[in-house]
Amino acid sequence: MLRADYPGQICSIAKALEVVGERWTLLIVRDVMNGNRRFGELQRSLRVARNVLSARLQRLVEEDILERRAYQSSPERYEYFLTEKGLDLWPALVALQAWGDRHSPEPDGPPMLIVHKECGGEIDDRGTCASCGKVLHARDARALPGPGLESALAELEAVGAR
Amino acid sequence: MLRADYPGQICSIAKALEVVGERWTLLIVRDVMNGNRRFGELQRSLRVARNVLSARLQRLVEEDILERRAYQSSPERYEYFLTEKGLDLWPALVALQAWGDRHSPEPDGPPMLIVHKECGGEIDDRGTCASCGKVLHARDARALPGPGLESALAELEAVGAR
DNA sequence: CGACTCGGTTGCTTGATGCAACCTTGTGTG
DNA sequence: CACACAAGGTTGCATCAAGCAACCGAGTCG
Repeated sequence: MLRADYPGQICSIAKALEVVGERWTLLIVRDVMNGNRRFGELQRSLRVARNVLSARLQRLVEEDILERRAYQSSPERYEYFLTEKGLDLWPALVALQAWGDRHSPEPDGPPMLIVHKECGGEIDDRGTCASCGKVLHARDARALPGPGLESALAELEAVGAR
Repeated sequence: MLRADYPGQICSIAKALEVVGERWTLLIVRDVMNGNRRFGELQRSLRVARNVLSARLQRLVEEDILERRAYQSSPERYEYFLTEKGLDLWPALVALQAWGDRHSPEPDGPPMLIVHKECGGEIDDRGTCASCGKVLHARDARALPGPGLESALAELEAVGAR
């Protein structure tokens, strides 16, 4: 994205995208949700350019979506945690993932599953548990490797993308 | 966005964002959902550069999210309609809008409301109707100007963005 | 005949992204 | 002690996409 803003747009979707619509941003949020909290972890997981990751993390902290906490000093090292505002992005991520799964499916099924921590049920595109019917939030759910992960990884190998 | 792809990512969110994560793309989809179907309408509504709009529309048609139909010939003029795949983006848009409304609110309330066509009830961040409780889909809902629109427009005037 | 509409395309400039190299503080190893 | 390595970045440079204005072709209106 060039500039991240959409001048003249009076729309909460546009306002949301000004913040989380930049390239990589939502993937960073998802990664932090899945437990990758450190710069290096995120960089290896996403293969994003380090300067871009750095810029995005700074922006996300400014916007109060992430919180930067030192987990040791000398040398100072940091971890990034989601704030409530960040956790509230969960329904949007769930909806996007469901859309991707439905309309560009992997041959062997979804590569990632989101399940209800309590009962293990899968989650639908609205973030409700398919087995117990509860409307869930970010803290109620957990991501797991899905049935399509293996074959997707194998295909990546074959293409040489490692 | 530079390239829209996220190489090495095995994740349905990444796959979804490869298509709809480019700048302007989701706003175009939202605009078409709200009834702006023609090139000129979209351009005026979004104030997006014409070449970019052209490129996005082409991509969205290729990806089977929009369908391009002639509404007259000589000269041929076209309209864009959402396919089922495009309509399925509705929950993601709803979630993003809800997030924007909650975390960057306009002083007088949301500028746009999404309501259930049947009963007029407002819609929550999961796309369920707050008044009748039904889980809705794109065709069940309609966007309306909300209470915060006036003041947001006034502020835009003041800034001179027209 | 000229002005205008619609739906684009073309060319140019600006600026974000990707990549590699480097930096700083500190720890582990020979 | 020297050297390598880790974490968490920053800097410089090349490239590619976005923003903008101008133009175009087919047709319509006055």
